[in-house]
Amino acid sequence: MASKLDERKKRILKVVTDDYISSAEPVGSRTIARRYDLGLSPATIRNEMADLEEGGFLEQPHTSAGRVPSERGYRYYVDALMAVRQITDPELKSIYRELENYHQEIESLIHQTSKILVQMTQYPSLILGPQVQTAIFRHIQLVKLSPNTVLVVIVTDTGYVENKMIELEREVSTEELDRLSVLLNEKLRGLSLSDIRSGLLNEINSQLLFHDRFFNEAIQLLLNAMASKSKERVFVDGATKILEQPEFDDLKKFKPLMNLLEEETRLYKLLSENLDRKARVKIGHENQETAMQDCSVVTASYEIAGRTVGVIGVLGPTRMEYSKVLPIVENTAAILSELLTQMNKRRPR
Amino acid sequence: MASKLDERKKRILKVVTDDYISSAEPVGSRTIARRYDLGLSPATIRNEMADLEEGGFLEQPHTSAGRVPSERGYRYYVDALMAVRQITDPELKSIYRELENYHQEIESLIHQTSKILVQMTQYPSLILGPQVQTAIFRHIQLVKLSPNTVLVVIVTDTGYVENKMIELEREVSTEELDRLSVLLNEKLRGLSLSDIRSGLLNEINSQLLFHDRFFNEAIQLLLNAMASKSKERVFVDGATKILEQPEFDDLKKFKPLMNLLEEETRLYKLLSENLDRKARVKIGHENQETAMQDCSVVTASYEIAGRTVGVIGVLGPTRMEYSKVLPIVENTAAILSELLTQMNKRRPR
DNA sequence: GATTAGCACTCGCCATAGTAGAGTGCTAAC
DNA sequence: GTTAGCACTCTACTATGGCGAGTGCTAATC
Repeated sequence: MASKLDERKKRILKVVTDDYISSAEPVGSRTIARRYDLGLSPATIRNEMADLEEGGFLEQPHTSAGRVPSERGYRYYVDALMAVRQITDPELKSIYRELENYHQEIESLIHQTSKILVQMTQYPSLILGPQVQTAIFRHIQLVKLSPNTVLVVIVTDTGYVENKMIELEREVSTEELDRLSVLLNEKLRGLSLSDIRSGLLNEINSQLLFHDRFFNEAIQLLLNAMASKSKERVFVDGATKILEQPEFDDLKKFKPLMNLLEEETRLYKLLSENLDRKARVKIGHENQETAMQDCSVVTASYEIAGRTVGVIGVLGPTRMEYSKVLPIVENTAAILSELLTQMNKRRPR
Repeated sequence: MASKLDERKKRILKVVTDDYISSAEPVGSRTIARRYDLGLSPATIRNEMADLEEGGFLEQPHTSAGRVPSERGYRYYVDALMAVRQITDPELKSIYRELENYHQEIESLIHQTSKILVQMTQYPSLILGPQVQTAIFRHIQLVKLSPNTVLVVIVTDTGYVENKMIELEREVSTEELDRLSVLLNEKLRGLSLSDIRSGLLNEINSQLLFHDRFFNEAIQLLLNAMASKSKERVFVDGATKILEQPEFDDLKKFKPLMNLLEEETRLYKLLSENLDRKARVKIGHENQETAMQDCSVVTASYEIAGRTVGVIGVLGPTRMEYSKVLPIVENTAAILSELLTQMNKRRPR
């Protein structure tokens, strides 16, 4: 069967999906005829549904149950059928207001964003924090804490402050540190951390090698410090909301998902796939992650001054309320981008 | 019935508890007679168990099931009966080795500690991070990022580095900042952050008031910054392990607990109660938290140079393997204390 | 007097069977 | 092309009855 659907089939697919999304029960021909005013009898609807099943848009859990959208059905629904419930202006303002209060601190801003997503969608939220590697270097400061301990503070344009303690073999003077600070600030200004990592620091390093063994050592440590991903964090909130979904009332279903939500590296992989896209819905097996094959994720990336730096998203069953969630995620990402960009502007280097 | 138990009753209570802890099944008189060599017939054991039930040490889930320890029974078991499985030297070394690699960074040290607890006990771990308020001020650095943005870096003896961005109304020169840095470092040296908060900064503030409006503003902001609890975090790991416990295979039981594990403020309360004690087992209703009344927590506090700064712990059903968990938690806390103290020593101010 | 064997009784667990309800596919009529 | 009617299918729910584990009590035994 062709995947071209006539108007009536589209309407039926839409109605079936809508109904299943709100009821979580397989929906039968009678229900549709009664509940929606299509001007069709159950029998006609039955025939259409049989066609839709053959086309792979609907499925039957078992012989004598109603129909349920297949992944293909959801995909079609999301791409072509659903009526996106646009977000209202007051809602938009309310998100803005709730986030605004936290805009001093990037980490609490992210935290608050995840709370808002959970509260508005009633699904767990996933957030990929601003990527350190693509962040742009703004400032470095070397602080002498004890004769041979140096605190390195690196500030990026994403507002993250990275701290590393470095222990040196010999004592170092404040003057030496200041000299090095000035030098590094000059050299590194405006570069992304991955640039720095991938070579530039090495270059500086070799320029200085003859100069002083201490510098050499310090820069080496600095390189290591920057290689660490400690700040590229994944934030999960509202994990328990998934328990409200009837598809996860069985522990067998729930457990692998819960395990996934505890493993940052897997979540990281999952989310970073979506870094390049504006907004995206991944349905069931469209997710690589096996634990998520009964789930969908709605994601949107957020930016700082036009540069994509992270992803926010929401996790739900494939039966997720796409039409409600999508605009929430998109708009929240937009507001987050705006606030982050403001933060960035307010502190030009 | 008196709570004084004769030797035989003690032995039976111990055996019943041991058996229930490992099997999660109510244990009957026959099982005990068969499985443990007490030289007693089932009938005798039955009589003794009836007495123990009357004394409140055992309970019957229903008329014709075996016995299960009551909370009072567990309490007695933990205090007087159980054979604590002492931790072996290789295990100790292995914990040490696994933590040692992370001892540069306090936050990753804590993270790794929580992972070790989960892995060794197979229960979720809870950690209350080093308390910022009791931490001792070591160093402050004011860094000029832009004409009117200042980055404040505060380093404490617990190794935490607290960063705050402060925006000022007027421009400020590097020299001014340096002067203020020096001044603050002198004044604040050796004080705890709560000391500083509770008055000393105000004092300094008023001393300087006439001096410069900028200082006034900066210090006010600093005070606010330090009031924030952002770093007093609670770390939870291995939450899903609780699902392995048969008592939580029902979602009704599991949900409130899972909710608790997502709420940092409630966990904070729960753990901070145990800050003053060396090691502690809280059984069932001994926990204030209602969601935990079928659970026990084993906690131990950890220290830096003799000063208690945080709590680590493990969460399980009341049927928890106390004899295994207790030494693990205690020893891990001890090793953590040692490493933190070392960190502290290596960086004297 | 403490211990134990014997026995009737209780109760949760589980498998089985039977039923109600929802929904289908097919056929024939409209 | 649409619809009414009907036989059929399958799940979910409920009731039933037996099984097994364990108890408490009584009477016999050490």
